[in-house]
Amino acid sequence: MNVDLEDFQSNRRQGNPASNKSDEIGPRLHQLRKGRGWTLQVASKASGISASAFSKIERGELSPTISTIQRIARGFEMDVLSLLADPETQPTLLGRRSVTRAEEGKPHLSGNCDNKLLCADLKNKRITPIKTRVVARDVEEYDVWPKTDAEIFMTILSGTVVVHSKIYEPLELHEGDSMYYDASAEHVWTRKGPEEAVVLWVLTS
Amino acid sequence: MNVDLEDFQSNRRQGNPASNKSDEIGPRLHQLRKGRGWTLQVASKASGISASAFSKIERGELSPTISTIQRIARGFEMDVLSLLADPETQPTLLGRRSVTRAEEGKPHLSGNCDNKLLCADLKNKRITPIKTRVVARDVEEYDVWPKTDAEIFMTILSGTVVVHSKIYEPLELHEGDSMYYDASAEHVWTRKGPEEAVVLWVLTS
DNA sequence: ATAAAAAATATACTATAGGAAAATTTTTAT
DNA sequence: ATAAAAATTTTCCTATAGTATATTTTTTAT
Repeated sequence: MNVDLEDFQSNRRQGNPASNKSDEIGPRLHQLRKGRGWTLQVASKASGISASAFSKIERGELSPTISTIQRIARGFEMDVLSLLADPETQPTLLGRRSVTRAEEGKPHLSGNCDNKLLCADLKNKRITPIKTRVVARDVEEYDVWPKTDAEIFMTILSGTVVVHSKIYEPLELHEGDSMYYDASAEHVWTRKGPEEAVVLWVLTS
Repeated sequence: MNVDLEDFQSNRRQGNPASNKSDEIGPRLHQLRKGRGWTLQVASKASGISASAFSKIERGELSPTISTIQRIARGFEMDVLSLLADPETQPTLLGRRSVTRAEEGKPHLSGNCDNKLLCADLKNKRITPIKTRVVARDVEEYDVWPKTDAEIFMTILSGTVVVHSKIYEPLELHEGDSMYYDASAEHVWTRKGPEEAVVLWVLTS
């Protein structure tokens, strides 16, 4: 396949790791340990990581390996994911809301589609809403056929879209049509006809 | 300090520990990279991690540090948590799908709205899609203000809708506008203007 | 089939994670 | 206040994560 290396230039950020607050494991560990009233010795004994290493990790002087994190998680009797997920940065949605106006939306180029994430400012949503202008006219234009464990609901806002799947025959959808499917089988969309094809779809996250 | 080494015997292993399946980052990375049709060179360029290190990580010959994982996550344009979360562990309803054509939909009268459940033939969906023609012009027309613990995403297909909530000022939405909110606070919709107000919305179930 | 190209892995090295113990800081008791 | 004890950080060291390059393996073309 042809993947242009230059496409990823923008991602090659070397310098400052842990730019995202939720990525900072140090304060998170400190908070967890203190929350249980543990000293470094206790945390060390529980996890099998030396107190000095633990201290360095908490203060961000050391970036632990994943196996170290796994041992620490065991020490806290947690799984790695909940250890890394900082509840502070996982705001509950309680009573919160977000509006995206007609021509707004956070651009999100992917595959052969022009996507706009709707209400992207709200984090930790159970549903991800996206508006997509389908560009591809032929399945050949896709290098990879996406596949996730999400469920997808889509509705055609304009134009004609053909849904291709590894396990179904191609299916044509016209303006106003809706479709619900689970995306565990590879699938792609193409457009058909003269009109611009716009899909509004949501997926479970 | 006194740490009994015996306590850690079970942890002290280099070869291939990873007791928990979801802890095995190697196969997960391999799957992600291959899923995008990326070579090690491309993944290296995207993440800033050398191809050789990437290869070793995939094969479990090396336990990456959290900062390395963060860089890899950036390369894949994912957050660390979804990178580590193994989708294999989650159940799927393999390959099911349902289509509702433009003028179809299971009627479902409720409150002061004319609802059509979309793709109603598919049971146990994680998302419930509904198309609603809003009838009420005034909040007085509602006896009860619904309230659930679901999250709602709505988009206006036509007309003007006003969203009323117990905790917000009324908000006007026009054709093409979208809104995401959690429905734990009481809320109702009314319509405004001459045009028919149609809302396409989905809620988590 | 073989040659050339591309991709993956092995090697040799440097940078850094992690451990044991010493030094420092903080807490507790008097 | 000072001394003792406890907790944390520093130091110095070894083990290993990560890099650059060489080698091997796999794919593509002829």
